[in-house]
Amino acid sequence: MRAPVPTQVQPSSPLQGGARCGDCPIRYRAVCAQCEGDELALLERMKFYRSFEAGQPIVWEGDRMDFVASVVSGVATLTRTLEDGRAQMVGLLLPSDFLGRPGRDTAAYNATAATGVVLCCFRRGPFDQLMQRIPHLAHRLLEMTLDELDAAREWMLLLGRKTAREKIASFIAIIARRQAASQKRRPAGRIVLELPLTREAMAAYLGLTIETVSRQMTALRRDGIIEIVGKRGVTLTDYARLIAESGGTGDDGATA
Amino acid sequence: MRAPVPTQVQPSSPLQGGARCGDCPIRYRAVCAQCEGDELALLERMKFYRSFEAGQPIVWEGDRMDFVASVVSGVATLTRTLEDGRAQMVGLLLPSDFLGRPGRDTAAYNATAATGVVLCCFRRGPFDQLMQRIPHLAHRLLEMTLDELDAAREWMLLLGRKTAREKIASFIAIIARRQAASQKRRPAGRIVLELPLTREAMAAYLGLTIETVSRQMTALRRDGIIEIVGKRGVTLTDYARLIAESGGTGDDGATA
DNA sequence: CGCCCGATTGACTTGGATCAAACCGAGTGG
DNA sequence: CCACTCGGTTTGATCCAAGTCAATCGGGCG
Repeated sequence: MRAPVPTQVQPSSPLQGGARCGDCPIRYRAVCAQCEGDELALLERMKFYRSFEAGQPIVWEGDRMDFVASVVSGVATLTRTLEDGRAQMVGLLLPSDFLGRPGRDTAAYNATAATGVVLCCFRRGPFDQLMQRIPHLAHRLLEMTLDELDAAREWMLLLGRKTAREKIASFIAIIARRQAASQKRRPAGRIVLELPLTREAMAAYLGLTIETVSRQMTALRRDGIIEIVGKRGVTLTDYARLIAESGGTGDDGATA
Repeated sequence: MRAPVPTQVQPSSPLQGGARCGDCPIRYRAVCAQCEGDELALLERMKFYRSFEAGQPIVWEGDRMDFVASVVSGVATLTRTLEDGRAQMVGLLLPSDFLGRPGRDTAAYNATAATGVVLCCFRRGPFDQLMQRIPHLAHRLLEMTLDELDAAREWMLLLGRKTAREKIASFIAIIARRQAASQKRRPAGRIVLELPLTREAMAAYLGLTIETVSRQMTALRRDGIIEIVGKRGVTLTDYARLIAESGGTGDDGATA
């Protein structure tokens, strides 16, 4: 995994119809995971893809939102903003995560592509109807929402009680854990990874300023916990040492 | 609403069978809201009540949890703790809110009764089966979970970006809004209310220390935004002024 | 080459934490 | 009836982690 984050600079255009669901990389993790046969066929017929380049907005808080979607590849962020501009990230959407709320027609958050992003979209009205007709869909979405709620609560613990250093360590640990999971390994020892967020986005995620993020990154480097490669590259000298700096309770916390 | 918080010192015992669901105060807001006739009868047959006095633990993180429940009356809190003891509240359960996760047999959080609490409980196994059989149940739970997720995200914004004064003002505003809602009014002008949490619990909720909570309460009093009555009593001189101190974006945020 | 944007570093300020005393009201028992 | 205790709360003095303001760096690109 040394390749740079796939910055998917696709021509933000059709790709329509695209691949068969059977070949989809998130086939068994997304909202459609439990659907088979007819059910999957229904979804397959109505799905359409949309791509976004890194940095592009996906939807803006308050905008009408006539679709829901699964993240196929890339990373998107959800942020909430106070009138005076203070912004807090409230969701980090990774491949297979779900964007949008069935039954709600207005976006509650700003969604932005942090890297290149490909979404598998469904028009909201028809999707809402499918939710009624296909219990598998509703069940899977419930499961995913409960997972996100758990992750959000883990995140609240981080925001409310961890120090800046612990926050940074926790964040890097989350990325490391997720990367390991996507390769069906368990994280350990020396790990090379690529952060999917800029310093600014990290600050928004962690409830810090960009300067503090930067300082703590260098502090962790000075202390030999990590090595910093370019803007996005980080190498852990030892996963366990990083965890020791994270303040604990990092059971998962990957999603939401 | 001047009466002290109903401290429901019930003999933490049976109450078994109790009232008919038809008379239940949370009949149309809890997880059972959309159930009628046969479905409701099934639930009615298997439900049982449990009561807890203020301060009592309900379940502890890691404990086996063989039931799920709706809060009938009172207020319960969910907290998450770091090894070294730092604690953050991650959920505030009000009447009609749901406790426990279908399909999970171990508590993920410490749940504590903040006031006297009455729970309407279901054994987890049978409830899980009902979830499969009664789509209304699953749909309602999904809806409630999505609401909690929204509330959790609002809370993350508070934890990550608001000042101590804004946090306190936001918290009081949430309580005021909820109280108004329970009386089907919209909050405005002068409002008398009773906080359902101690200073310590407020601090845990807001990611502050008890001293800072106390100081900011007195500061708001000095500035004429609130009056403080006893340990738990607060009177807003003007709801709008309080909101102006809260840093905004307080659309709801009541639950979770 | 020079610009631009994200990241880093430094100097200084400050909001909230920490440590340490009181305070206050509701029991409780002499 | 009053002294004592006890839990929750308030207040004060001091400290320090993180924020703010400002300058600089460094790589990619026109």
